Amino acid sequence: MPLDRSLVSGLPAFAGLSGEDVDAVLSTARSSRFPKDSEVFSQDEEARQFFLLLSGHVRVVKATPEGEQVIARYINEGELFGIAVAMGRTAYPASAVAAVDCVVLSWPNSVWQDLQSRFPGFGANAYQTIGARLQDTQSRVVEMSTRQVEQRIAGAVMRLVQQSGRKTEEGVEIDFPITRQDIAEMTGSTLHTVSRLMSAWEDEGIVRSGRQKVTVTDPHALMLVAENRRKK
Amino acid sequence: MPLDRSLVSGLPAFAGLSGEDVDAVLSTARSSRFPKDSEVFSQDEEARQFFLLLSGHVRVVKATPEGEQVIARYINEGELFGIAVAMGRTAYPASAVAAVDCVVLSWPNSVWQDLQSRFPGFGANAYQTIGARLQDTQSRVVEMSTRQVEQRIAGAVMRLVQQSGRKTEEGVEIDFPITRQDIAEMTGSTLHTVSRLMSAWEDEGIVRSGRQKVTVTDPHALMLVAENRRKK
DNA sequence: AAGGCAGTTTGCGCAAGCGCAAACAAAGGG
DNA sequence: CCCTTTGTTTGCGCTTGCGCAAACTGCCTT
Repeated sequence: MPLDRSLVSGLPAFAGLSGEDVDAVLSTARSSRFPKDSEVFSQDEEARQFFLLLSGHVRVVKATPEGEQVIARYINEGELFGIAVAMGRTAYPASAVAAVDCVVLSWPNSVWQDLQSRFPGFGANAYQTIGARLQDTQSRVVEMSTRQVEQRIAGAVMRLVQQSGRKTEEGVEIDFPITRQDIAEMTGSTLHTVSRLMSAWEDEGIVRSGRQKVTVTDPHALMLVAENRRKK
Repeated sequence: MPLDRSLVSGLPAFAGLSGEDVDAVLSTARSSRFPKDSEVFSQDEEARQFFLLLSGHVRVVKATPEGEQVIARYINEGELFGIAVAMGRTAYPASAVAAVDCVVLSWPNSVWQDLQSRFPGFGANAYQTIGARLQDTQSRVVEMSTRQVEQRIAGAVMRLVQQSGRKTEEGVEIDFPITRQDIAEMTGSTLHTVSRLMSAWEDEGIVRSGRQKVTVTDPHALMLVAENRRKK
């Protein structure tokens, strides 16, 4: 049964394609569900497919030989991921894990060349995604080189809230489960330090947080923390 | 006067192109010299061209609003750089400075689309370059998150030596001038810490170093330091 | 040859943030 | 409903590596 084009209409990855083109691209895709905590693909495994997240949130994780983990990024709805093929890579450089139940479109790598040449807009969009990620990652290096832990953690929480925030009565909440450990692995810190800082912020009325849950009640104040301009 | 194809023969960016194709690509390029410490392009400036380094070494630097600097990477001979256009960016995200006297080919961005579609191999190679840089940068994030300063600095020096090493009687020397400050800006550290560690390594007979010069005399030992497996 | 500049070395003190350990709390399964 | 599991909080001590300051050393300019 063919996938309906309404699934992806309005997604940047399909911007500029006609309805027929969208159908053509979708005709080579298949859709699948990934329950929370299941792996979409695994680090170092041979890349056979590329993906588009239809709904949910995916965590991209790099593991070191020593067994430590670093969270490379979270994928949001509508984003391409696992596009190793577009970069000429034969293996996935990281693992992708569903942070919540997810619905994912996938294409076999074999169709990439064809899609890319028949629908230049689709290819260009993928390259733009990669370019944006390179920039993000470079900025993260700059941040890790120049800012201290509290500013980095505040910055990471701010970004999560901006990209995946959900309004509640109390403020803006990160709309997937996230642990102190996760935040530590995003910022090059430890769960202890994250916990301490978040407790401090809670005392100051900047955030409210619970088990696997973070709500920012005063985004402006958190921004000041991230920029190291908090009024002492 | 047209550029000779021998300038670029054997470069990965031109792999798989026929002699005539190479000439066609070169016909839209121009070559220029950049003396040491001159800027090829500047952060946030509108991207009008993309570049290929024919000879020399280029330092790519990101500056923070606070005026701190981070060295994003060094470009080696034969590499493309400043290819913002391939990522759909309109401004350069960093500055590029000649680390020594350099010779550079440049193309106006306007020819990118055309080159890319007429010579898919050229485009694919650019995308592969970007992919490789994304991976490098991700690895750097992992390194900064999980290793301590001594290991990071050892790793950075090892990489410099592997990519831009020149054999001498004493060992392998980084073949462009580099300061302690530069190494600090590559590793998220300070020139003081770099200096201290390099002095210690010199006492152990692992490196020899002087003003803007680093020679690794015992690469194996330095590798052990980078991996935190030095025999105490 | 003298002087100045840019890069380097080193000492000393301190603070950020980590590691370890222990207690606590919330969810979920049998 | 109890018990286990998983996540969180917090105290305490300590190490890493930074900040500041001062001295030193080539090298380049005049």
